Amino acid sequence: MPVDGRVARGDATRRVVLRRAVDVASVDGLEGLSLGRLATELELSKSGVFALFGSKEELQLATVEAAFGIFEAHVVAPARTVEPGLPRLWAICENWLVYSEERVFPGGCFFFNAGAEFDARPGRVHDAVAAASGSFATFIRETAADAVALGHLDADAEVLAFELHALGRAANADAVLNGGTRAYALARRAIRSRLGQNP
Amino acid sequence: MPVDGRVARGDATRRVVLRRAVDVASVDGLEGLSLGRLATELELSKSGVFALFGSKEELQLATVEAAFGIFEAHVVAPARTVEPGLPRLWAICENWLVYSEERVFPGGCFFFNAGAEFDARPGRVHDAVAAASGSFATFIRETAADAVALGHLDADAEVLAFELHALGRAANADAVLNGGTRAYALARRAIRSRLGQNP
DNA sequence: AAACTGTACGAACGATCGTGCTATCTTCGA
DNA sequence: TCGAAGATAGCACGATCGTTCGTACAGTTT
Repeated sequence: MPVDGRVARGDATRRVVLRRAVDVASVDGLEGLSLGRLATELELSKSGVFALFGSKEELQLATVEAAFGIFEAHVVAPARTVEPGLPRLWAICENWLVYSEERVFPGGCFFFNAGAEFDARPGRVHDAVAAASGSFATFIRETAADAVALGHLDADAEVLAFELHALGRAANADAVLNGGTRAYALARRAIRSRLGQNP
Repeated sequence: MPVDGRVARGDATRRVVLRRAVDVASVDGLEGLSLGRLATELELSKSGVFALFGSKEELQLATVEAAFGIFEAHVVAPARTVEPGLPRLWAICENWLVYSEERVFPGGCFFFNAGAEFDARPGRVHDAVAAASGSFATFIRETAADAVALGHLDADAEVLAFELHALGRAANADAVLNGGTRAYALARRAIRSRLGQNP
């Protein structure tokens, strides 16, 4: 299947723009994204960047999608290679904490920020963020349910999944806001007391 | 001590502006605040609102302070009237959940949003948000330490405080983002399993 | 009554925003 | 080789942003 060189060129710059966009948005928010700023920083024309996406909202949606791909590559995909149940649950938690701790996005977890930014606003961006966030919540919940069904744990799977997700997000929030790594240590201790000493 | 009628008038409009500002900011963020929008909605002149605060950053700082007052009045102050230790810890959690659930701020917990917005940006607004958030975290931690010291609970107080704070914030995040009240029910179940069946 | 202070307004500023139009250049398909 | 299609650039637009300035009015102080 031969590729169209023109489209390939467009896709390449689109990736360049989005790579920068996810970093900017993780710090300054999806609303803090601006065509002009992206264009200046990447030495492109504002109208060129605009034409690539068609509108600011489309740029925001593409940014959410790109961030979701990065998130899944760092957290979800590696966890899926681990055996189901408790081991996978451990992998999810640890991958998530490392993903936050290593600042895969410079502003911490992208979806934590985007969720807080768009939680109370209607629109397509809200829906995209909620879908991405919900997809991860479902992944934790199903893995927790597996762990219980397999007899690895004795707990309410839904509550357990909620707790684990909560601990990760709180660690991210505290660590990014206040600096330091103490919040991650606290989260790991709490997770250990939920899942047992396995790691 | 006699009051200056001019200053009183200024303080009155300042309160009117701030009351609106905290609501706007809880939905659209502190950066989403705009002098012009506030002025239009309140039927004031943009330059008049500007003069009341001196700069946009001062308006943001005043908004954080105003929101902190509302937060303390709803969550912290009532909990301080409850006997120290476990009862007070219960009161903190329940007050916080009700504060979020009742949408004291239309966008959910003000400091959850402001914290996510300014966590990775330096400056005075970041510091103010971090201080407010930290003050509440300290309150939970000290209350948890009391509960342990009084023999009400057997736990690591710091980890327990982190967990409780995490559960509340996660409930707020999920409920505002996705709607519904299921997240609050999950948080309450998790809190109950941390603190015991008491209330 | 005069001098001063603080609130509030209206108009204007430079900057930036998102979004159009138009032209140029590269690449593809006939 | 020629015309269509896509990427990119240049320029201009209306709107909005935060901010400044000059002024009018209300209230305090002397």
